Amino acid sequence: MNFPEKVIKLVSVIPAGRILNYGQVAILLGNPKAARAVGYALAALPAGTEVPWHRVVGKDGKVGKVSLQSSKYIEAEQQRRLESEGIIFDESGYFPLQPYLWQLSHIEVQAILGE
DNA sequence: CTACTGACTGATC
DNA sequence: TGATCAGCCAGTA
Repeated sequence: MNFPEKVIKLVSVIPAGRILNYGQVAILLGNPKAARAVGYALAALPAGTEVPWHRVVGKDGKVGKVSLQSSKYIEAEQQRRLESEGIIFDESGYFPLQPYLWQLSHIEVQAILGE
């Protein structure tokens, strides 16, 4: 299974109100250093996708931290969607990652990916 | 195969 | 606290 497919599959099953950061997704997929690749996979998603990509954020609970050349509107849109799921941002655009972080084992991930 | 790029991170300054 | 630099991986030319 291609890396992007794994990313999409995992992100697709993130419960509402739950969050995962890029690094975490990379770890769950077996490549702790592949955070950038995760971002690349999400960037390839079509505009009207059903995948809850907004539930994947930067490591400190910050959206649209770096990069974001082609998708300057994503930051505001992502934050808006997260707030609609009950996540509260502070004035700086951050939110506590821990309380929302989706805890799941590598075994569960394998089950999700069907491996 | 090499070079460049990017929804990332962590260390440094 | 905030800006920079340097490694990371996968995809594309």
